[in-house]
Amino acid sequence: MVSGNTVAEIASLLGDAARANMLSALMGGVAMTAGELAQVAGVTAQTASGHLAKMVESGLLAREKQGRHRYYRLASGEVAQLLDALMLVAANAPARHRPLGPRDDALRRARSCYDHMAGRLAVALSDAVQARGFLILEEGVGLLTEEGERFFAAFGLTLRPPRSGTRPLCRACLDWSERRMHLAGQLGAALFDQCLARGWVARIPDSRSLRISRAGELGFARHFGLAEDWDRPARPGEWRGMQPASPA
Amino acid sequence: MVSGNTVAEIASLLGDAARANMLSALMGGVAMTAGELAQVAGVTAQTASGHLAKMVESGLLAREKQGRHRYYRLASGEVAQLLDALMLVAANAPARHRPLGPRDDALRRARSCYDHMAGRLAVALSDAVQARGFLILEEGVGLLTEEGERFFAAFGLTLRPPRSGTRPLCRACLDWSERRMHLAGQLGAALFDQCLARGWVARIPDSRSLRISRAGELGFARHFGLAEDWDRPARPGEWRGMQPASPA
DNA sequence: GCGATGCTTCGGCCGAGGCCGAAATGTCGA
DNA sequence: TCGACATTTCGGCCTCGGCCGAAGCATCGC
Repeated sequence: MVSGNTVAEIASLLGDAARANMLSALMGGVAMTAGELAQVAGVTAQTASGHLAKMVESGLLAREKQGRHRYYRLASGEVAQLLDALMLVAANAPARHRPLGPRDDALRRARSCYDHMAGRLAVALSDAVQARGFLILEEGVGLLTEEGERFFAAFGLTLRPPRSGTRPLCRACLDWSERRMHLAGQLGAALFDQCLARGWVARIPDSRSLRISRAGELGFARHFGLAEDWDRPARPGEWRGMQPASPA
Repeated sequence: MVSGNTVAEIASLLGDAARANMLSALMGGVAMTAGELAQVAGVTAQTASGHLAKMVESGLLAREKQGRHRYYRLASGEVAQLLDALMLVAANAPARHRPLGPRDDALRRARSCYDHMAGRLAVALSDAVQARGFLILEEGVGLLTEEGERFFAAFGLTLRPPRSGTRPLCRACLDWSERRMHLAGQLGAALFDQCLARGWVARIPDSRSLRISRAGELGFARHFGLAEDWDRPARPGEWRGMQPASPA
């Protein structure tokens, strides 16, 4: 099995706590220096350097030199999707020991996921635009309606025009913390950009968490009609969404 | 980073050659006994047993007892998608040493991918139904047109009815060997089932490869209008499809 | 029951690989 | 050119985990 060994090689790179922490941090979507990554991984600079070299060589990371710093970022969207799939499986793994600190709750509330948003905020936004008939999410896949196209255009998003005679499609991504679908693909990325540009959300340095500004709270409520209690964590057993959690 | 460690735990399970080979084999979509898996992994029964126990405990595999055999299968579609994402990244990793035997070429021609088909055949079928306007693939996502719905219904596929007022959506999956999109999701699964039922393709025991019967060759040509040369491996640089290989 | 077969548990061996200290290389600012 | 800082290379230590032989359970056919 030719691919078996290559698969194992790549996977074993993800299978080390230090490297996994680096990659998780880079899922935030911003490039980081070797030193910063050493810190998030909790190892010395020289150890981190070795890890980073391996990941670059295997095509997981891209390196960019800038002065005496080296910036690292995920090499491609495919790597980001791999990490996403991995986090989803990991999050659903048998409970074991879950520290689940306050830091973790911030991540569950709103975080960046490579080029789009994830967490309760992202799920609430997806629900809201679905409820208003702007978007249909189904089977990990989204379809923008005609009204939805107008709505997002009015919001300032520019989307690549779809194949003639159809509505634009977008990817939907199963949120590992919420087990619910949220917007991804080009629509998700454009939405994230616009929210950043408006100052509704901001990246928190050295973290994947997002801070939601006062303007953001108002804006999400006014423009998207987010319910008052969108930020309340779902109670166990409560079913706020429409999609089943998982395909067969 | 709470999820970092869990992520590393899961990934390190995939990061061993023996386990990766077992999981690759199970991507074929059929359950296998512990003994068979030991064989594909190239280890003794007792070693395999240990590996399998770990993977069941972590939620990667499901075990089913049947007489004195234990059958193992992937625990969920999410695990299958994780493996798929991993194979895609692995396949695009820097060349290194590629044995690339005849066995590998059979895989590239037609194989099962958990619940649907992959390889050149699957890509050619996707291309064909797209060319005839039955389906639109875009950004990892597919949309069935009205004619497409009729076409697949006439072919014998029963699809879950879509949300009212829309066409059915389906997932598209980036083929690791062809770097092109192929049909996945419920449509891909239903299509695979139907092809198996008609005897157009058959699973090759202990392999993910699929055998295409004479009836299949005729059927694919007649019903789907597959070109004569669909099975010719793409020449380097040649671009037969319409989708770019990868999003940003 | 009894042996054959499939699978698992136990114990010990051993190699791969992560870790750090020390030192080398590169780059910036003065 | 020099010192400070970011990063990498080298070398040696040490733990973790995969591997197998032997033995222990379970199940089937007789």
